[in-house]
Amino acid sequence: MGKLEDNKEKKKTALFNAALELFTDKGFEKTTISDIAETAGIAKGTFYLYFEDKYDLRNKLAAYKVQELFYKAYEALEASELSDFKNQLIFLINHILHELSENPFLLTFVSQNLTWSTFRNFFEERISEDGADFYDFFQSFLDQSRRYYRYPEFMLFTIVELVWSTCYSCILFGQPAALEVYKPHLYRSIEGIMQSFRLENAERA
Amino acid sequence: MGKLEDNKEKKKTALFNAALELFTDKGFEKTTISDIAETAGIAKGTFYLYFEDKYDLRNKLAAYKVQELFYKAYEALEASELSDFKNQLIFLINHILHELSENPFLLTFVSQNLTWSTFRNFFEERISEDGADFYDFFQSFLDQSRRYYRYPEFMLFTIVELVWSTCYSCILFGQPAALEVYKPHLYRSIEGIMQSFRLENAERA
Amino acid sequence: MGKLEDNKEKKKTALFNAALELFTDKGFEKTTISDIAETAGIAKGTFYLYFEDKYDLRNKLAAYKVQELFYKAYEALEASELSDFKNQLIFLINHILHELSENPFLLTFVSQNLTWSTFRNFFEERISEDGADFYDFFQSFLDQSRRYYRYPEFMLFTIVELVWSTCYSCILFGQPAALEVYKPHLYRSIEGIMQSFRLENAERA
Amino acid sequence: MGKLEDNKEKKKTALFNAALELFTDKGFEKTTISDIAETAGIAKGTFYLYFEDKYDLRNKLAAYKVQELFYKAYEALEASELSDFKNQLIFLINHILHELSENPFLLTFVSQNLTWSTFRNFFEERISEDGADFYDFFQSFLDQSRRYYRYPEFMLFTIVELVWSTCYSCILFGQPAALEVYKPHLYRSIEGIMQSFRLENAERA
DNA sequence: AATGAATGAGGTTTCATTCAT
DNA sequence: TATGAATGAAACCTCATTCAT
Repeated sequence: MGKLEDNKEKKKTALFNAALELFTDKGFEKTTISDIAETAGIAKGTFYLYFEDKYDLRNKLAAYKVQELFYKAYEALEASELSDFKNQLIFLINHILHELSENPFLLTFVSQNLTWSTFRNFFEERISEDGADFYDFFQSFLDQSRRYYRYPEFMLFTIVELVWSTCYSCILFGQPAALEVYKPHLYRSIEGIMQSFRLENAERA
Repeated sequence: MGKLEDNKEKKKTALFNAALELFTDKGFEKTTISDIAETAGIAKGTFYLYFEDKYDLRNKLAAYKVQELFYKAYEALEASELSDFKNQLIFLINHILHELSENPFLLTFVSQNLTWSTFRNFFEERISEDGADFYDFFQSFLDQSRRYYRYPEFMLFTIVELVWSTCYSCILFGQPAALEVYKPHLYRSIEGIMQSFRLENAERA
Repeated sequence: MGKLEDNKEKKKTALFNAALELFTDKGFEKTTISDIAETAGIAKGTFYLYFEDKYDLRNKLAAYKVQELFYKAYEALEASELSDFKNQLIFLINHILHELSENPFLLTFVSQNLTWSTFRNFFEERISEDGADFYDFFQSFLDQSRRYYRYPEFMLFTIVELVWSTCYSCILFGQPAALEVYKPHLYRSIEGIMQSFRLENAERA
Repeated sequence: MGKLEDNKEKKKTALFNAALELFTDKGFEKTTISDIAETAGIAKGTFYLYFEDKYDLRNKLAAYKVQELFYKAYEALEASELSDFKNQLIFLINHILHELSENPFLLTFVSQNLTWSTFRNFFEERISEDGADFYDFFQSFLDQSRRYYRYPEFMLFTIVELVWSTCYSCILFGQPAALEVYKPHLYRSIEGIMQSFRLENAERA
């Protein structure tokens, strides 16, 4: 563990932070590499020692941030010892909403860079070693749900899209209300959605 | 309105169309005024006779397109003679989804330029003379719903966000499935959401 | 013939002249587009209205200049009414050497951008309409020589390379002597080369 | 000479080789110091321990390579025990052409960096200790020729320029033919040139 | 002696905007 | 009105060189 390695990692983090702030503040396109370098406190040329260009930085940043967001929620869930499927799902959503409302930067940035397919990748591929447990959890999470719900992937898709787009509006613009005000309605809606996917008793195995 | 006026209107429309195509194709920032002018078949300088700059064009285009989208759906609804609230809502959604799946350009463009508040403006303000009936319809639509549902605005917000974000993924990326495949699940989900907002019999006036 | 067209042609010529001067002065690589634009008295961005980049300019300039050089020599030959093959060749060489010694810029520049194959193209393809007569002349020139010389193309190649490389040294560096001093030796050498390619009387058709 | 010295010399040679390859491949200006260092397998900063900059390296490399080329030819000539002037000259040319056709890198590089005056320096100054014999040989070579030829320096200049420029075209581009095909014509041309410089019997001392 | 991260001057290229025609 | 050549600010990116380790 040389001083140098440490220093390099620090610079990369500084660049990530500077970029996240600027991207969410001024938007990706309006942010220049000069801006990022200046904000990170390094020379322009140094930027290119760490990233190929602005797009490279964005991609790495998005991947990193989304993974972090979900991984933290997963860790908290593990600690919570909740077992019921619905409660687990609500717990995860709640945790993520909390994170996002505390860090709207992240929300703006991620929502500009997240599609359902990249999202799904976080659960369906073992991206990094750290994510291994996460992947396993997600699989068993889906398997478990299959006992009670039809088309659990569609259900999840529906819920994720709903949560994401409504919280975006509530957190960033307070529209049509602040998140805390809207939340009860959101959770009731989620339950309504789950209800609509629920297997009839007769259909169960 | 002489030939001249006509000609002017034609050019404006050409610019709108060119811009819509290019914005959705290459993105707003990557589209240059040269691109737009060339695609519209006019000279670069002429652009400035019609719009102040790219941003001006975008704003006017967004307003125009969204209004058009909803107004068409409203007109179709009028012609349909449906009366039940739920059926009317489903009809509107279905109509709009159809339009969007036929014109993904519009979907991409609008979703980059639509927030709940601009959306709501279309219904709560009398923007243009043409929209007058539309506004009246929307008010009575909401009033009518108040008899059966709690917080009808939250309900509408929830449904609109859900429809918009899921159709975006299905139409543009076919993820997690094509729109036609996902639609039944979407409609069931909407019914689930409406159910969750439904007034108990005892609560009714 | 609009003023505009005229003006455009003037600018292109100004750019050609500026580039020729700078390329031969500082070398191609060390010449920047800023240099060229400044010397030509136009704005940097204007450069890109006329050429794609520095390389595009160089190629067009080289083609243009070489063609001009040979075409002028050919025109002078036509006016001279010389008929003997050897005298015609010497006349052409003399004319070109004269041009080059008056314009060493051109010599430096062209010698960095001329290969035998590009050179030969000037004679073997009808590049432009102007060059048509030139092409015809060259063919009959070669045909005529076939009566007296073996492998006339090799002979020409040998002579051209010799003339070019020696005049380069003499004109630009005065090494090993000024062109005027070396010329007699050059011409004697050319005669020696032609002698070595000459068909024996017995070999003639 | 300790191990250290050896090591230093090795690195210098590695840099020379890397530079030669890259200069001839991508051209001098387009080759960066990073390229050279990387190809040579050393760190960028280390470059500056051996050369002042790219230009310094090029000059030293050119001097070194040309000297080597001629010195090898000279050594072979010594071993050959040829005595006639013309045969010696042809032998030298043949030897050098052979080297160059086996190593076109060298040809490209040298021809971009060789003028008649630097060339002549190799013969008219005692550059290094190794070259002493070479210098003596060249002087006696010229002296010897004076008995049969007028202006032997011009003759040599003429021949050298011819050989160099034609072999450049033949070896690198196979234009107008491969070297082996063109060679007989080249040698006949050289004899023609020598003939044109030959003293008449009456002129001899 | 060797390294390679850091620098920043300086190059290339793009494009919104102006303005003479 | 309509044009499109001209502009130049401002973006991107490279690379010779330095210097702390």
